[in-house]
Amino acid sequence: MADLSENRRKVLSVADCPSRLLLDQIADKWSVLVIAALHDEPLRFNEIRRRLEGVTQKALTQCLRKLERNGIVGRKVIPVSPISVEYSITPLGRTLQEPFKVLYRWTVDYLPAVEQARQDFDERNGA
Amino acid sequence: MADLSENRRKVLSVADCPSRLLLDQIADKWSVLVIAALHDEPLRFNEIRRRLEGVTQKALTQCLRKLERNGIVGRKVIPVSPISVEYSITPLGRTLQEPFKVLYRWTVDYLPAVEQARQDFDERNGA
DNA sequence: CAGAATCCATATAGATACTG
DNA sequence: CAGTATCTATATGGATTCTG
Repeated sequence: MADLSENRRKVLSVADCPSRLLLDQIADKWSVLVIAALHDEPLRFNEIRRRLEGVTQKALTQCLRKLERNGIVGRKVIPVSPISVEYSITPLGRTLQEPFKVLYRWTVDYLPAVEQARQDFDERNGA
Repeated sequence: MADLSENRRKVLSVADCPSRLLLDQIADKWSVLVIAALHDEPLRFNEIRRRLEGVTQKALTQCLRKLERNGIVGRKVIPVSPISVEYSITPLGRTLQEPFKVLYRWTVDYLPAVEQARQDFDERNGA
């Protein structure tokens, strides 16, 4: 507290925020679901697609590319005809289990509190 | 494994994904930083703004509203002139510390692996 | 099958100006 | 000071078409 007196305000920049690394990769609409889908077994492109309700081919492709680039999922092309591509979780990807579990746990534990807060807020304001 | 044989494929929908609750609220560009900034002490609007490098007034307002609505931060108007508004972390907001810590920990632990994966990927592909 | 490419609607970000 | 309102540039999302 003594350290930060005066105008020694520390500046927080998005670029330096370490949590960005993780959030940027998993916080999009589909990544968590893709990772969950691959948890038990490798799957082919269209199989993943069928399991994720509502994902478009474009969105899924982009998502898988990003996860692949970051070493979270692996991609194996099997050159048969018609072509087959198998996606799987990498060991690095599996290390996400811990953060995911904690995330999940928080959600379950505090969903009621958050919903209550939203309701209160909307009543205080809206209408 | 026996259970999911046949075409008993389970469908994962974004709407049902519980992690959405948390990710939707904290995964945006500024929420984590705002929460970090308020960790030690309540702050006024423009003070938060000064500490977050690059945030626009509009983005910060939206971010704070969302956090307030979800019960993560509190907002207290002090009717002096010129007006003063103080933002603070709520008890509910403090419960985010645990997920954040785990997130942070993962990032620190696996940043090198992710960066290596990216580099490998870019070499295999790009150019 | 697994995608790349394209086009279009819409959502979001940012800058600017204004107000109690 | 702490916003709201508005406008615009840009990014993103989704549907459609095409291909090795």
